[in-house]
Order: sequence, then C-alpha cells, then structure tokens
Amino acid sequence: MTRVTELKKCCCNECEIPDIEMTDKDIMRISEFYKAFSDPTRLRILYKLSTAQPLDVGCIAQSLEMTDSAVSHQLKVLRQQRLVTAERKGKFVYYSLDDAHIGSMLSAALEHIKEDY
Amino acid sequence: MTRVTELKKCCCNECEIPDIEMTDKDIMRISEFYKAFSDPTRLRILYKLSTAQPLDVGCIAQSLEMTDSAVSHQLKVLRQQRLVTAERKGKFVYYSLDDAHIGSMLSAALEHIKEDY
DNA sequence: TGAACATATGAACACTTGTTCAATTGTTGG
DNA sequence: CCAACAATTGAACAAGTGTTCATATGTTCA
Repeated sequence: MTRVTELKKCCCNECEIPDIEMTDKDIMRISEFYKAFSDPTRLRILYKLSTAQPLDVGCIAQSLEMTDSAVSHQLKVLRQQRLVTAERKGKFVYYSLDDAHIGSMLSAALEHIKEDY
Repeated sequence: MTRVTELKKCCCNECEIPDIEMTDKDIMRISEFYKAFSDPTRLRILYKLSTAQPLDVGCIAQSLEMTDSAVSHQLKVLRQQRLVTAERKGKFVYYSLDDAHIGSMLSAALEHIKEDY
C-alpha cells in the first residue's frame, strides 16, 4: 500500500505523522467522488431526486429546462460514482438516489455555506 | 428566495415536492465548495494538514514534491472556500485546517469509496 | 415488422482548470 | 537601506469538462 508520504516525522521535524492509511489511489478516487458533486447541473439533479424519486430522464430534463442528452450525460457520471441508481421499466429509465447518505451530503454542504457572514 | 423549481407537484404529477429551500445561489456555492475537494493536489494538501498542522507552504510543497507556486495557488482556493486558515509568523505563513469537520469529510469520502467490490 | 418514443452515446466545440515560469510583495537581519 | 528568503500573483499553455447536435440503441404497440 503506497503511502502518500513516507516520512515518520513531518519535515518540520517536530510533528509525528499518524499512521493513517490513504493511498494515491484513494486520493484519486476521492477526488472523482467529490468531482461528481462539483457541477451545478449534477447538484440540481441530485437535489431534484432528493425531493422526488424515482424520476425518469425526461422528467428531470423538463424540470431543469435542459436537453435529455445533457441530463443523460450527467446521469452517467452520477451512476459511475454510484450516487444514483437506474432501473428501466419499459421505455423509461427511472433514477433514484443511491442511498439516503447522498441527500445528507447536500444538507451538510448547505449548512457549511450557510455559516457565512 | 428563488426556488430551484416552482412546481407544487413533480412533473410526474404524483410526487409532492417538499418545501426544502435550496436556491440557485446555494447550488452554485455548494458546487464550488465540493470543487475544492475534487482535485488530487488539494486533497493531498488537506490530508497532509490532517496529519500535522500548522505547516508552512514550503514544507507542504516539499513533502508533496511540488513547487511552492503550485501549492500556493491551491492553498488560495482552499482559503477561499474556508477549508484552511493561514497565519503569518515572520517570513513563514502557516496553514491549518479550518476546523475538524474538514478532516471528517476526508474520512467520510474514504469510507464511501472503500465500500467497493 | 415498423413507426414512435425514451434514453444513451460519440464527436466537436467553447469554456474552465492546474501547472509552470517570471515577476512581485512581504519579512528578517546585517 | 539592501540582500536573502518565503510566499503570492499573473500570464500562458496544455489538459480536462459540459453542452450541443447527430446518431444509435432499446422498448412498446399497432
């Protein structure tokens, strides 16, 4: 397991470095996870789903006033990060939040930004 | 306060839309908040600070094997999102995590990606 | 089967982002 | 004040991202 740093002591030569495991691969995957939350369109989709689910692509696109294609592209990103699940029923594909945890991430971020002056 | 959607019912005409307040401005600010977490370099800086703080710019740059300039640019982003705090002492500027909450976001994301098959 | 509809995909484009390099600001100690 | 060091900033460039448009895949029902 590749450590982000291999120092036993920090370069200031004072601080001990705790034995927390976070590999380069972890870093990459975490950044991709958060990247999914870093686009307004994707956040609007997630927020929409947090208020009503499951919803099909056309419904989401309509309420966000975007093309089906644009929404479908972003849903793919959200799917790959396992933030939403898709289930086809006939012609329609219904999307839901992957779990309640995702909704709570939205509220957590909302709290953080509301702390402002 | 501008609602993301003004529908009382979802476009599927079944689901009630809860009265959660999340404005377009909120969406923009949340996306910027998460964007700060979406870059490997910034995550490495945050992780580094979670293991030892405060640290000056040169120390961070050295341990991440990057230029001072690159690190300083990213620290600016983290500062703007209030994820780190800076305090100058003489020639050095020492950075710390803004609060413990940030460290817990790292662990939370780590847990999420570890859930994998 | 074939027309109509829902969704997904690929290429292309404008736009954004992260790094590098050079120059600047800020601080200390001679 | 000035030389040396720490940090910041701005411009420039390559790389990455989100949308659009055209096309393809899936599904239903006549």
